[in-house]
Amino acid sequence: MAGDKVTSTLVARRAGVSQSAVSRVFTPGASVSPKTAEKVRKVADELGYRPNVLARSLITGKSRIVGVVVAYFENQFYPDAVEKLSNALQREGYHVLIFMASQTAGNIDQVLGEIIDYQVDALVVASVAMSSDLVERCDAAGVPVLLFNRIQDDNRFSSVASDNWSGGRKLAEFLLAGGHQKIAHIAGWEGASTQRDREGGFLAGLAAAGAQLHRRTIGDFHFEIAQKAAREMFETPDRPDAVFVANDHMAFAVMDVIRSEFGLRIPQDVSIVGYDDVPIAAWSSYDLTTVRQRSNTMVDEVVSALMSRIEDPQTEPKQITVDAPLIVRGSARKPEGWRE
Amino acid sequence: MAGDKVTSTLVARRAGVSQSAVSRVFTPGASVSPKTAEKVRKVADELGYRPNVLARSLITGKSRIVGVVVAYFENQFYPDAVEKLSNALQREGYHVLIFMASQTAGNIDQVLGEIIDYQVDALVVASVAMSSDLVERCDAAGVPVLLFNRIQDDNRFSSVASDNWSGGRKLAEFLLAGGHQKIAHIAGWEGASTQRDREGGFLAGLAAAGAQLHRRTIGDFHFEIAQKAAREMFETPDRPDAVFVANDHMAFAVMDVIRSEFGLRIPQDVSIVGYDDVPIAAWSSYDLTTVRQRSNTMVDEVVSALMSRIEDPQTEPKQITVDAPLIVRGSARKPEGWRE
DNA sequence: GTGAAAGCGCTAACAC
DNA sequence: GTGTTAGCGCTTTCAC
Repeated sequence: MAGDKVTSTLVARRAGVSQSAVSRVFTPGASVSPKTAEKVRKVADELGYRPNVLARSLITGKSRIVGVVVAYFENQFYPDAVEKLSNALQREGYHVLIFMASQTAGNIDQVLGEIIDYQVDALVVASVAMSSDLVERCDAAGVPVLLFNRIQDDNRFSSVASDNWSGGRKLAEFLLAGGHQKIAHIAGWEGASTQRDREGGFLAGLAAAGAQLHRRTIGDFHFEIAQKAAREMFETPDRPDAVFVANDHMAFAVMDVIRSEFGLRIPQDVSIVGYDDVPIAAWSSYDLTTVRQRSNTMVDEVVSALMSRIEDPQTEPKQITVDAPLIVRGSARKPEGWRE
Repeated sequence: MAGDKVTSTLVARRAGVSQSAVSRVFTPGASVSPKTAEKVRKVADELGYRPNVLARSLITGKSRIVGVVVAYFENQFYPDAVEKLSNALQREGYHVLIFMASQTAGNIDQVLGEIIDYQVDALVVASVAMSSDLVERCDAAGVPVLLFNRIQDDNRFSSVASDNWSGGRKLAEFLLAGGHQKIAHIAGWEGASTQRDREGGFLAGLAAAGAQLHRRTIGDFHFEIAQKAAREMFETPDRPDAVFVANDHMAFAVMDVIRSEFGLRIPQDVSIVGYDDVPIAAWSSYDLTTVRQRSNTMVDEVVSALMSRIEDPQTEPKQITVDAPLIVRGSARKPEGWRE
């Protein structure tokens, strides 16, 4: 429409200055005289010129793109976190190149490779395991990797997670204080560090009071599998009086099954507690007692860790743990004398 | 670690071939002898060479990046759609650069500009209005724009939306057939074409039966505002016996308020219908009768429209409407003799 | 089929 | 403060 590609060369010619002058006008810290700047700006506006970020990146070696790998959006915790992360990064002048790892279970490495090919300045990996092969590639490419909501025994990457162990323990203590006798657990995917830690803390909490797990089934962090796990658990006569479900998303599935298929009341007949404190947990249909993953704080930590590693690649990766408070609502019987 | 940047030049030198040869090996349709290819591949693997996508884009003019603008992820419809879109695009060798438009209400244009600067091959705009200024910029830059779940009276962009008008009408007919007398509506954001069309169809459906709206409040598509809208609607003595809430997300808020704050039963005391059929609508706590936006189909349409416009920029933008079936569940009283 | 050369749009030294 | 020059890593004619 308005002719062909508008490049800095064209703007320079039209404004009667050099290409570098144009470049400097569009480079934050550069020194240009107000006069030149004005001339250039005028022509640029007329022509609708905007610097080509890709060309710039080729030189500077910085793309201002952060790659984000996330398994799925089914569990509200993730879209929520991604939204916050994206917003925070935008504020810093970065953008998010997203990669959904759900479908491509097998060849995560391949497509993760693709994302690195975009010369991303950093990679945030949420709840997905990275092969050590890939870690090496990132390392070689100088791309800092940050694990979000996961911990991996490899200090080559930073990580931000909540204190899952303590969270689990708080839940056990709360349930015990509430006088529950038959405490069960519906686990998530057992390969996840979050699962391991939450359950570890929970069991430690039980053990400290001389209690132990009544039953245990596996929900794999998925809604439908959690439904099955709940059915399996409640079909037997000796049903639990409290269940710690490894995340809120599964807890909703479990609550629905317990109420609609088994006709039990929550918390009168069974107490349910979850983990994450996603927005839905506060909805009155669930009113779920849970442990909060403070996603705002976690995202802030991610951004600051990212920024410092991008600015100074020498920065050592660090493992950050955010505290996880117990959020008491109505889905679990409260200890006697409990007050808000 | 493994020395410095691994470029095609380096690989070429090590393999004893020209840079062009290396390039050809990594270009799908190019002609290279198996011998050369093998030599190059070997060296490339050793060195961990991968073509720099940015440099390639600079030449080809194609970044294989699709920009996606989305207002917020609070309403599950969006993360769900983005996940599907991202997956579909990945399959086509594209990646998604995401931009959350929630926080930056005012300066959407500015940041949308930023996203264009990345030389995206196309732009998918979900539920966000575009200024005509921006449209022009995209047009000039040759970036095809596709509106997702919105319609705008400007045939310069393609759009994919569901048949909101018919969907609204179906809901009215269903409620009427169910014998409801006082039918109310809780609207979403009035600037949205989806709101306009859904309500338009709904009112037309009522009118066709000689009925009219009992009451109307506004929820703006947000959970909390919808709660207020519900309170406002049910505080008065003359409460409705059925409510069409403009989307599922708000419907959940409304149902919760009606049940927990007003002690009413659904559907015995009040029928509720929504719109979208997000996954949560099927959860037994809500079991919501709604109209399905067939997100899989919508995403397929988006991808095919995008691909054809990217491949041939001459392709005329087209407006696609996907049919929207009524999904009958338990949140609204059914017509007599109704069978699944 | 292959290499040499040109150049995508831009930034970064370097002189002036 | 500004222009000149070189070159980021790659693809693409164009001869051979």
